[in-house]
Amino acid sequence: MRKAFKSFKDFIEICSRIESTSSILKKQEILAGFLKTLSRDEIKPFIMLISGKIFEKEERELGIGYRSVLSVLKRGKIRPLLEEGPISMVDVYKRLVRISEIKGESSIAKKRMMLHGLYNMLSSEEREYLTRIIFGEVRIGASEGLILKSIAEAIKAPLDEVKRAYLMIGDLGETAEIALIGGRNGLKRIKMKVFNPVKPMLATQARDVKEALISAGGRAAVEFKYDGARVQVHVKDEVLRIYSRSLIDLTQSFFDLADELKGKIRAKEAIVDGEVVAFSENGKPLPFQILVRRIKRIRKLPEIAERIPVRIFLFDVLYVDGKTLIDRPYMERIRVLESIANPDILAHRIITSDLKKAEDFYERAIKLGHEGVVVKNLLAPYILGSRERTWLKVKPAETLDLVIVGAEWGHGRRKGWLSDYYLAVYDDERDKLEIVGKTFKGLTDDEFREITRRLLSLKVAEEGNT
DNA sequence: GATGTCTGCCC
DNA sequence: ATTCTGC
DNA sequence: GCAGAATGGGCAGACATC
Repeated sequence: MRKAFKSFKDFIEICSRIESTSSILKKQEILAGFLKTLSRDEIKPFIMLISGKIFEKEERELGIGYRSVLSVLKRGKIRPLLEEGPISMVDVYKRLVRISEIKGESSIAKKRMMLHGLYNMLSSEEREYLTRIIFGEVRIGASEGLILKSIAEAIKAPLDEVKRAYLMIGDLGETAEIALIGGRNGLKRIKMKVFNPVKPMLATQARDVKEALISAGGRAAVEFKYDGARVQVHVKDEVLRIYSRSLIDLTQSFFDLADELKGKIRAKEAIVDGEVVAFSENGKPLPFQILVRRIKRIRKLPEIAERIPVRIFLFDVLYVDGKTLIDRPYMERIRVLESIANPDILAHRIITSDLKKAEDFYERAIKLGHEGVVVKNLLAPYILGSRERTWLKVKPAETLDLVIVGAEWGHGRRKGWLSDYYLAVYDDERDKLEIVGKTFKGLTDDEFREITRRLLSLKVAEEGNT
């Protein structure tokens, strides 16, 4: 027998109640209460809609963005509420899934048509929320953290249990389903699994090596920080997959690396963490912009792969042959990593309490063309998906004397300022300036204001946006 | 086939 | 990625 | 200090349009 699903209007009502209370505890109570009333088929759609994600782990994209919504809204003829009866929350979710599935010729027109149809069934308030869901901007104060708390409250489980489960499966909807249907026992059964990527641990910034070494406990590991893409490698028997920081499968983009790695990780099953870096023929690391040409590339991938060879540098291990290692101290994980991985795929690292040695190591990293170093506490566990102070990255504030030779007007928040500067180095031998790149980073808003003022006073020409 | 628009994801 | 803001 | 929200450039693919 089919259960009576909650209507989309009920959903909107919950959203607006949550939005209009400022108390976090109250929000949590409302959410937890609503979660308990849902039937099992409604849990996932509800979570996805309220978190504004629609899809999390699935390899799916909506293909509807700002432009499409605008065009549909402009079409007008949207009348509040036709006589079709209330649409259910699950139905709205299913329609969004269907829109995402449309592909091929005139798919954009079809997507927009379906979206138009959906808008036509909604009241103006409902339309407003749907638009926000599509943009992933629900912003009612029901973000990831609050949803996790609400799930915990709904099943009377400690927050840590829910969080742990969420981090292992990486999907809020699934976590809610397991928690609400299977309870605490269900959550406890969740384990880290190969080919189920998890959110990587992140580092916080430190001013210099000295500060980092002190805050990491005096004696610490110092690793090269590479200018590349963070990846997680999963292996089981002869199958190997490479995932991005946001859990996207990048195995195809790095097919050559994937092949090479199969022979270099000696474990039946493993999940390891590292950085993929592009290298030039002469063994020098190439900047991230070069590497990114391979990411999600399909056209002429084999040629590009040959022209842009990549290497990987592993610096952690989360799981090996049935054992989850994330709660183990850093040193222990490193020992395991060294026992299963070939030395040539390991990140460069020293362990020291000597500031001079750490600083020399940092200088060496820079000299070799890397970004800097990451200083790591030897006892730190691997906290999934979290930016921790047990890992401290140190990057140079300035390494080159550059001249700004051009600038573009900024967009959005930087409108009215010159951002995105063309930088040049002075070439002594040829007595001229050579453009070496562009940047937009590293400045505060005040500095942008100041630079804009100074650049305008030095301006020699303006052309279009540049 | 070339070019432009839109979207999503790497930093 | 960086930066700002409210807690 | 933290989490969340808002912001940046640049890349590639899918599709639309000419």
